[in-house]
Amino acid sequence: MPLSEEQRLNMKKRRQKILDTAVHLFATEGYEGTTIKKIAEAAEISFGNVFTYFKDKEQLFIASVVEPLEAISDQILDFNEHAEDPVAELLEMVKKHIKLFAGEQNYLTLVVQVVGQHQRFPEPFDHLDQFHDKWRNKIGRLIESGQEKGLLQKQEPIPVATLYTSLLIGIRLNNTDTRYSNMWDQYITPTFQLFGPIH
Amino acid sequence: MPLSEEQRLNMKKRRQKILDTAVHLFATEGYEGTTIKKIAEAAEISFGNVFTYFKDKEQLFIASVVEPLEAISDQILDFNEHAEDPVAELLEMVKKHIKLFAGEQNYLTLVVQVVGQHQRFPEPFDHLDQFHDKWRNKIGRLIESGQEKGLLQKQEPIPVATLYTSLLIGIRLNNTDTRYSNMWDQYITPTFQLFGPIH
Amino acid sequence: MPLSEEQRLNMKKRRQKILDTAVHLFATEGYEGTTIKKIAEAAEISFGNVFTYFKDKEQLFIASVVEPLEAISDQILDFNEHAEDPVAELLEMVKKHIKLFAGEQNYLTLVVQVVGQHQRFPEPFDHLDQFHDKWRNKIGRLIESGQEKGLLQKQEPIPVATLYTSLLIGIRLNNTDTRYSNMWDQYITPTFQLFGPIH
Amino acid sequence: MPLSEEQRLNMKKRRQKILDTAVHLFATEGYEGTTIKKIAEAAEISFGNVFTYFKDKEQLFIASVVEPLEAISDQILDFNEHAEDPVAELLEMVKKHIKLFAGEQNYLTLVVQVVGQHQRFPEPFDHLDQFHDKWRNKIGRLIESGQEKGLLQKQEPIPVATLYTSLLIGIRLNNTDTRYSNMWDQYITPTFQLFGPIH
DNA sequence: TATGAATGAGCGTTCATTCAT
DNA sequence: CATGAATGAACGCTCATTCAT
Repeated sequence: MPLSEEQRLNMKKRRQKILDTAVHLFATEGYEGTTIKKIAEAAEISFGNVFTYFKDKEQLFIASVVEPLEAISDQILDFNEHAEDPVAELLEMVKKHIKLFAGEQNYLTLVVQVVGQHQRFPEPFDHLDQFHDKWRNKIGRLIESGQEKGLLQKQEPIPVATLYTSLLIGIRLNNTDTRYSNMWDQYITPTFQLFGPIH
Repeated sequence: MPLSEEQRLNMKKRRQKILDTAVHLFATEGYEGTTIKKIAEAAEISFGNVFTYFKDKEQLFIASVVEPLEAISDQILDFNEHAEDPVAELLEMVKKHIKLFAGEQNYLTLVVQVVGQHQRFPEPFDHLDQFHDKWRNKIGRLIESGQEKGLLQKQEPIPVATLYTSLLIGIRLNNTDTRYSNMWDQYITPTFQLFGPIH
Repeated sequence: MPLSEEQRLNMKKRRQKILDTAVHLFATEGYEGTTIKKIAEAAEISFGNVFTYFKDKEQLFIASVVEPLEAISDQILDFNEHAEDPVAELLEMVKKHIKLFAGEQNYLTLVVQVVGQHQRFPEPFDHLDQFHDKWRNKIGRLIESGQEKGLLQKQEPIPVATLYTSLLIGIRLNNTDTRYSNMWDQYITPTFQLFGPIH
Repeated sequence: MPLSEEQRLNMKKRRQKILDTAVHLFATEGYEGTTIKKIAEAAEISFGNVFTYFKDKEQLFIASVVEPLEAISDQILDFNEHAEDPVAELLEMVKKHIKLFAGEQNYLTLVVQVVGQHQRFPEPFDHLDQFHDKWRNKIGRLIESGQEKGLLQKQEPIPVATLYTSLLIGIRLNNTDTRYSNMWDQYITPTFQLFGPIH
């Protein structure tokens, strides 16, 4: 007896609700601090039903790291490495990224945990690491293009790109509360300096 | 009959060994992932003996965060905010900090966890946060001095200082393995750009 | 999907079995001498399942004292304080109580422990104490009625009632084995003397 | 090297202090609730030193029950079973016993625990039981003598004696607080009725 | 598919006991 | 004899996972 369309949709929604709840709890309470019972209660489903959608706790954790990554990666990679004016493109990119990172506290806190304890979480880390490489390389190529056009100082592009991604995750980590939330705009210009723009 | 001098020394060594082991395990395996049993085995002492030196797991965790901080904070604050040449001082500071952060993977990974999950670990976070404020303000004053002497572009000093500390912790977080460890030197110049030096 | 009627019944039985087992073990082995493991084994259920029915060991202990009290208190209070012939009523009451106390070794041993260590067990003791007051006062009123009709010697009713309840719990405590179990009948007359009947 | 007289005396005092402390703690906190550490602290000696005087916790517990018994038993048995006037002797005995039991809350609370959980504490219970038999029999003979002289109603002496000792321990158990402490005097006459005096 | 009771391994912690000093 | 650090068994309790309904 195949499931009706409505059931299918319901299940999809339910799965997503579990996942959203799990991201939030894993981020704020950590892996062991988050119990299936807590997730079930917060997602307003029954305890045992969590296992209908995710094989076990580990798979749920992996999904919590990997699935939002797929959703956000397009936005992160949304800049043109072949732009006519690479410096203007870089500045726009910085603005976008800072805005994006400012708004994603929850998920990024989870990312920080996985990266910080990558030996414990090798599988989700691997996904993050691969994305990071891709991202860094794309930024590197944009930097290279700017240097070739004489608009940026000569520096090794990959380390600079690494510094940039490190800076972004670092700001997210450091701005633990809302005291400096209005500071995010002030971060743009100095961050941009990292790339060594020639005036 | 008080303890002999030798016993006293032995206990001090033992306590330190537990602490070092705990820092390492908490950093790589997280708070719940680290069990007292694992710590005892790695420190080569009996299970129950851990509790001779630390009241409970939480106190051991707090000590793991706070005690190394006291040891390292002097080195981190070792720069002169009233230097004649603030720009040269900043550059030297960047070099020192990068070297320091490159060498302290273990402890800093633990710091990342506490900061990333500060709601879970309010007490050790508070210590870190207070040190961070002190550090950031000292850097801010050095930046201000450079700006007053016309050697640095005009930017709000505190956000720049925040960016700088964020960058440092971010590099430490991102360089999870040794693949880029030879890159650390390449980080110096672009990081220094953050402060907006005028050539 | 709620539980079926059969399941519900099974759970009720299981809870009662745990409680009965707990009363027995707490009575014979004391609070700390009784472990959850022992209870689970004696009740033929798994260790963790005890916690499905009782939040923790303390709650199980409280339930072990309080729930049987509710069952037995009606029987204990089953005498008529307004009887036409208060002396005959007293004699009947004594017979009933002695019979009741003779048959309830297990639970009363537990009661003795709670009363004997009331500082350690304030919550269950409070329940017992309240019942004791009620019981003692009711006996006191029956004694008073007998005295007013000139059938009992003049004595303060409440101390006499206290002596009577003390005697009952004391017999239960002293008759630790079955050596004197056929003595219970012989206790009736002398116990009745306590009330000072006038012949 | 034999110990000096002073040392010997000191050790005797120390042993007694441990014992007194243990009686108090075992009585109020129970067997498992009492730790060697607590005893050592309360007795103001070092932890390990407790084991110099008592082989292990169990032996200390046994000594806590048995040694005070030896001290108190003479007082309890201090009545004349061959008295000229057995009824007057009984009345005096009742007065003494009630006074004695009123003043010995601590030790008697411990006795109640051992009797109530005699399966757990067979060795100290055996001592108490033997004393109890001796006591009860002596009272029985005094009762018998009173009956032979026609001063007491005919009743089986041993059950009456058992009732009497039960009553004493029962009062001690029931008077958990000081609310009725001034009642002790009021207990004498009705308790005495137990023996069936003929007026 | 949805539910939640049942299971037991594993945790942090306590504490009687041993033993080197 | 006095001390208290070292040991590890045993405790209460949690929770991921299973499974009957």
